[in-house]
Amino acid sequence: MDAMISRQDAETGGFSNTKFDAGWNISFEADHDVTRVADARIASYPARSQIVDEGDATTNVYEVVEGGVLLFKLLPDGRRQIIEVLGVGDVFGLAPNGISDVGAETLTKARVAVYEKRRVDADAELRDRIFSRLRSQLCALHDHALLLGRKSAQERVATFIMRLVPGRGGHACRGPLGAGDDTRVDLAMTRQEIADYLGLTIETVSRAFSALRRAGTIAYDRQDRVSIPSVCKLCRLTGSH
Amino acid sequence: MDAMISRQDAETGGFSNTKFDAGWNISFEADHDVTRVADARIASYPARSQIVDEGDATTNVYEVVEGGVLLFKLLPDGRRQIIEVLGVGDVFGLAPNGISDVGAETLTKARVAVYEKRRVDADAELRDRIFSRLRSQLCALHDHALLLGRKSAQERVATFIMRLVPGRGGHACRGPLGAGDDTRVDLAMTRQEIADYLGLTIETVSRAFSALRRAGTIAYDRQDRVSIPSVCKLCRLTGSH
DNA sequence: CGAAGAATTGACCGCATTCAAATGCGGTGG
DNA sequence: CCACCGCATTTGAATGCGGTCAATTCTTCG
Repeated sequence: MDAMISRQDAETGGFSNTKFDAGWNISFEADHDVTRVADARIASYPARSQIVDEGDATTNVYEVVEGGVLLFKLLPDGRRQIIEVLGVGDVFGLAPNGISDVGAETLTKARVAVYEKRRVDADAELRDRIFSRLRSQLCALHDHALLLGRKSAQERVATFIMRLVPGRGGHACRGPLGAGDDTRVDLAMTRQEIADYLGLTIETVSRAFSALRRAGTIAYDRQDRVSIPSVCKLCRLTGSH
Repeated sequence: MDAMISRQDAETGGFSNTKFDAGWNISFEADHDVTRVADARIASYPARSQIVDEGDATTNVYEVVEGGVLLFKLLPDGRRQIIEVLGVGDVFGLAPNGISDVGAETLTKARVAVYEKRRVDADAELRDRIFSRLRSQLCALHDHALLLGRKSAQERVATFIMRLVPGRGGHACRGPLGAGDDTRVDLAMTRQEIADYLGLTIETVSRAFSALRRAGTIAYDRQDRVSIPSVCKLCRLTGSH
């Protein structure tokens, strides 16, 4: 019931999409491995549509089944910070007081499993899965706090791109691969979304991409399809290694 | 067995210490409400001592019983980001792969309950409490990402101080109190620690404090004992309201 | 009282933002 | 097929906030 790889491939062109760092990763492709609660309600959304608003009352727990979801917060004057980029398996809607502390909108066309609070309380296996995933997301948040607090614009953008490369850069990184170490990734986000995620302006993000391209560290025709001739060369610009 | 209020008072001088925003708060004072697992190992530490290093193998879960704990990450060149400031009841050590993704050191003299992984798995009540607290900490992390990504130095420092004022500024804020709206808080952290927490330099933090004092928004003799003549005036500088 | 560390203040610099203009790209209709 | 429009992105120039470097003051403690 979860598999829609072919449809997803049509959207991403088959590009891989995986986050890294302390071992975390997103995938916008539906996965087959996880057994989901059979009779959970599955909600479908088009790309860039609102799931919940910041401040909404919600005791539900949401699990991304297919596609990508952005969690964000707003300041009264309109400044926006994208808190987390969620992929398949990630969960949200766990604010402790029944009021969502973040807004959630889809990044791509997406499907989301909706669990009522009392169901989560009752189902030990579900709760364990949510708990486990939450721990991973916590690590991602930790990494991102380091990025937001201490990294330069160049480092932020390099880190962002590296997070999309599966299996590289984190603790389990395979290390330099020499020749043939060539990867292509699908950004899936606009420059504005990347800026809001990295705590920068759209112009700064654009300049960083241009600088990386000028230096030959990355290449792209379409601005959301990046190829990386040497992953390690990019990785050295993240500030983490 | 947990109560050591008098000792703690000796350290904080009876100043209150509570975080806010989306309803979260720290307290460095031991609490009486929570029933802890009776035979858990309790580790005691002096102030500013290492509990775990980033990268340490640990499957334990830690719960702060008394005092404050800082979680932080380092970059290879020495830049440090304090990820979270933990108070009584907060938990850490939940990295998903058995390798701690953050370092932890005590802020004050502290006591920490250490639960082995298999004990957490076995004890439903304990697990629920950890889970619940984790959700609160997640919200705090979300708020902090907004601060790090989008707030000015002034706003960061104002927000930081506001987080130490119990029951004010968050969703449940009582609103303006008019005259007599006077509060004193204990910072408990050095300027360097505050800087590492807020993603600033020590000089910028110092300047922000001085500016707030010059404007009459805060007052202090000792640099870690701040009094706030009008909480609402300070709150308006956080950017959140 | 003197020493060591923390905090403050000042002067200057650089990176990221702001403001503005140009370019590129996708879609629509002639 | 191509002209045109709307929107995202890129690029440029100038500004300013926060960082860096350095000197001074404050605090704590022996």
